[in-house]
Amino acid sequence: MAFFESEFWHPSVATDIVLFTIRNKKLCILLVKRKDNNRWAIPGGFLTKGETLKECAVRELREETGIEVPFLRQFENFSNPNRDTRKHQVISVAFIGIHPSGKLKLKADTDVSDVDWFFYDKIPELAFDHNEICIKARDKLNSLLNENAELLFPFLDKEFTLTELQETLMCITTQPSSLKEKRNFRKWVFEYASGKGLVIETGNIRKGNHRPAKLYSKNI
Amino acid sequence: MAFFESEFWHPSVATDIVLFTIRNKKLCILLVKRKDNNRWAIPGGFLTKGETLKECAVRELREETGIEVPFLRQFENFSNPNRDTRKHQVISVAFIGIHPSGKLKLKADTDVSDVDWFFYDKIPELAFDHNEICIKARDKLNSLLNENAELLFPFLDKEFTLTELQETLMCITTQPSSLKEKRNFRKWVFEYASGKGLVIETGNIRKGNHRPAKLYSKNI
DNA sequence: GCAAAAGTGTTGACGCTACACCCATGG
DNA sequence: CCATGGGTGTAGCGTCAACACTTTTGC
Repeated sequence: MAFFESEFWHPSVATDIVLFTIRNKKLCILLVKRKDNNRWAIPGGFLTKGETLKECAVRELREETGIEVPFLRQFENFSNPNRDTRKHQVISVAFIGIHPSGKLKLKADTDVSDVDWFFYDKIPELAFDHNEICIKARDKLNSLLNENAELLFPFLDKEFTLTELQETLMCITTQPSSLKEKRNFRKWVFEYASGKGLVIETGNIRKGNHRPAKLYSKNI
Repeated sequence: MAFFESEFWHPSVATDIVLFTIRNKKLCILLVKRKDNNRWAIPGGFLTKGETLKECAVRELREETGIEVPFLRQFENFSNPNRDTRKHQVISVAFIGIHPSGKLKLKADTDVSDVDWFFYDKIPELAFDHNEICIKARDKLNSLLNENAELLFPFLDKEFTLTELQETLMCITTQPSSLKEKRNFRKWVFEYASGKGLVIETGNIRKGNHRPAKLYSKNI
C-alpha cells in the first residue's frame, strides 16, 4: 500500500448525502448500516484524487446503494474538528438528493451491510453528527421548495396526476400556503409551471374508482 | 519541519473570502496581491489543524488584511481538480463577507505585498479561478439580499440615515424593485425592519446643506 | 425666497385566497 | 343513482407600486 506524505497537514474530505423520497405519502430518507461501527448513517465517503465533490457524491451513492439520482446539490459543510469520532479531522460536504418514489432495488456493498428507507420522523440515532445533518437538510429542503417549487419534480415518476403532484408538495412543505388549496394549486401549475414549459399533458389518463385523472410529465 | 503522512490521499482544503463593501456609492471587493505569483487574488488560505472552516476564514482575513468582519458566510465549494495550478488538488470553500465602508487601515503581511479595495466592475484578472468565484459571490449576494433585506445592515456604520440605507440597497440589488422608490422603501423599513426591532431611531440627526436627517442604528 | 433633500398620504390596479360549484366514473 | 375524487369560475379582500404632496434646512 502506498503512503502519501506532505509537508503540510491536510484534513480528510468526505461527501455525505441526505437522500429524500416520498413513500406512503410521507417524507423518507435513505440510510445505510455501516460495517465499521455497526450503526445507521447517511451514505457518503471520502473524496478520491481527481474527482469533484459532486462526482464523489454520485459515486458513493452508486457504490453504497446502487442509486442514480436525478437531483443532487451541495447545501452545507460540516467542519467541527470533533464531528468525527475517529482520529483524523474530517470535513464533510453535505448534499441533498431527491429520488422519485422508493421503488428500487437497494444493494448493500463492501462497506455497508444494509440499506433502507426510513420515515423522516422515525430516524434512529445515527453515527457521528448525521442526525444534525439530516435536520439541517430537511430545513433546507423546505426553504428550497419555498423559493422554487420546481424542486417537486425530482420526487415524481415519469407520469403523474396533478393530485399526486400536490400531495408531494404537502408532504414536504411545513408552512401554510395557498397552494395547499386544490384550485390555487392547479392555477399555479398552469400559469407558472406550464407557462414555463415545465409540465405538459401526456394525453394518457389514470383510471381509478372514480373520474379518471389526466396524466402529466415534467418536460425533459 | 514535521512531515505528515497517511495511508490515504487527502486534498488540501482552503477558504477564500469575497469581501464586499460600498465606497463612493459603488460596490467594491477586497483583493490582495500574492507574493508567490505576484497576482491579485481574493484573500484566503489553508485550513489548519483543529479549526473550523469559518475560524479559518476569520483568521486568514485578519492575517492578510487586518480586518474583523461583521458578516461572513459560506456560499459555495469549488472542487474542480484543475482549479489550482499548483501540484496538489485544492478544495476551496468560498465565503461572502460584508464590511461597513472602506475606512480601515489595510496592512499587508508576509504572504501578500499589497491589499486594496477594487470597484466590482473594475476587477483585474485574478489568480486561479478567483474571477469565477467573484462572479458567483456577486450573484449570491444579490439573491441573499432579495430573500432577506437584513443583509443591508452589515454594510452600514453604527449610525446611518434612511437615505444612506436605501442607497446601499440600490448599489447592490440588480433587479427592479419597488423598494427603489423612496416612499415604499421607508414603509418597508418601518413596517418590516422596525417592526422586527432591527432598526431604531437614535435621536441624533445628521446636518447637511438641506433639511437634517434623522439617524438610525441597527439594533444590536 | 428658492433649491434641494427629508419625510408623508392616498388611490387604483392587480393578485391571490377562499369558497362554491360542475363533471365523470365505478359500483 | 349516489359517493367520490377530478376539475373549473369568480367575488372580494388586501397589498403595494406609483405619484403627488408637505416640511425643513442653507444660502
